[in-house]
Amino acid sequence: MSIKALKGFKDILPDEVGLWQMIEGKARDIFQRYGFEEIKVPILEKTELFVRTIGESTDIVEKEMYTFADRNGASITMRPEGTASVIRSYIENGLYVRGSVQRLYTIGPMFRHERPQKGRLRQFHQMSVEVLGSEQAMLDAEVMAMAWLLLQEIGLKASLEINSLGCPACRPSYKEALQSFVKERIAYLCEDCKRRSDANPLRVLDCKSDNCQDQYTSAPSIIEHLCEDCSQHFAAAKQGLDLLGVPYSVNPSMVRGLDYYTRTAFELITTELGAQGAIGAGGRYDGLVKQLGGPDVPGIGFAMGIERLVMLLGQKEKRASKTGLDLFLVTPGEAAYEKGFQLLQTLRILGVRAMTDHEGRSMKNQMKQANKQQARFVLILGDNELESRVVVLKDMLSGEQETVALSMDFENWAAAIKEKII
RNA sequence: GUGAGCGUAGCUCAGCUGGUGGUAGCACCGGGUUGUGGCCUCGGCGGUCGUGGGUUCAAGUCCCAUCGCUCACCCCA
Repeated sequence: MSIKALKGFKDILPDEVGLWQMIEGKARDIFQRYGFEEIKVPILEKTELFVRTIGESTDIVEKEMYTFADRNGASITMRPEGTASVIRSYIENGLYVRGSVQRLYTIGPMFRHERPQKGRLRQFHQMSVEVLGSEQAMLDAEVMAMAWLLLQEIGLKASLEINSLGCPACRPSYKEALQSFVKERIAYLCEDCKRRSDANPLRVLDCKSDNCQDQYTSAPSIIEHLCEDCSQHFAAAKQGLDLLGVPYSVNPSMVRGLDYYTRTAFELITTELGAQGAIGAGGRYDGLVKQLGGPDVPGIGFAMGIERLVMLLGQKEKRASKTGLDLFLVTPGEAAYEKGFQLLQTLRILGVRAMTDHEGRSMKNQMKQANKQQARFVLILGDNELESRVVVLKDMLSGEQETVALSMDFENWAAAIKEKII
């Protein structure tokens, strides 16, 4: 074996690209229905951007970022997620104007240096959606409903789990309450939870150990510790989902891996992907823009993992239906080949998807290629046809073929052929 | 970072307790059809058995190392 792709980096081969295009096309369609505009942001950013937004003590920043010095010695990082860059751009380009609400989405690759496994790669792709400038709970519901609709229209089933993570006013007191609860029974907990109880106490709640979960059944719930404002906000968000008929369940132990989340947090979960069940996740991040030096503007967003969507869909339909050619030109004979080469260009200029064989293969072989390319029609132009100024047009579905006069006025002739086949 | 499983043809895989690498399937090329695809049929191409050591008369098979892949933990999309 010669050079292979990096660990955790995958080629997306032509057979699979159809699914990708379907998913991205559907996403763009739906995002636009909700008034979102696309923004394209760089893949490399200053390392500091991610450290300040995602949080210094998160796993992503501590051990998963592709960070290196560029030729001038500046520390730069390949983005591990999309929100930070979008917000940076929002601030840098002054996309905020008084009273405006920006709806933005971006689609592209993200990079995290983790051990790859099913549904987890080092380069993966996300659709990242952000709304900046509103803290209305109805917006939370609208954003979740949009994510929900996207999955529906793609043809996937997932459950929506929501929670509220509180705000700087109420989260600290909950954290304390939880921490003291955990400390009381620390002797009964797994090693991971012992560690987490200091580093990130909220995380103990989604521990996978049954034993730990038994201990946590009576743990304090964040929802009961929300301040008045957060509590009302959460209630309103749920009401919004009810109004839109989007099913959900409240999961009080759901936590997010990034530090910047506040209030509404949500995940779209499937059980069909092995250990990596989250196909989309997001939430509100009200303090983030200000923290990055922008105005005090609230925000909410989510990201969906395209590879995970592709995997789920791929299980259903092995390969997306390939877009075949309109026409394949078969040219037995050299003189015919040259003339055909010209005709082909004329047809393509008129918008016909057409191909031919340049290898001088047998007619039978060329027919096989036409079939493999799923060409709807085959145009046969051999030396015989050339001599009698005709071409043979064969319908590959019915197998029927007709002889058509070949005019030397290529443009009119090609237009006539196009009429017949499209 | 931790643990487990697996590396045989381009792909998917047989290969038993060590005894000559499979008429295997798919794909590819050609014939059956002197210029007509799909289906069928016949033939062909294709392999340092991941790599390096070791045990043995003999290693794809057993042992060790190494590299790679996969899955799981952690964490996450």
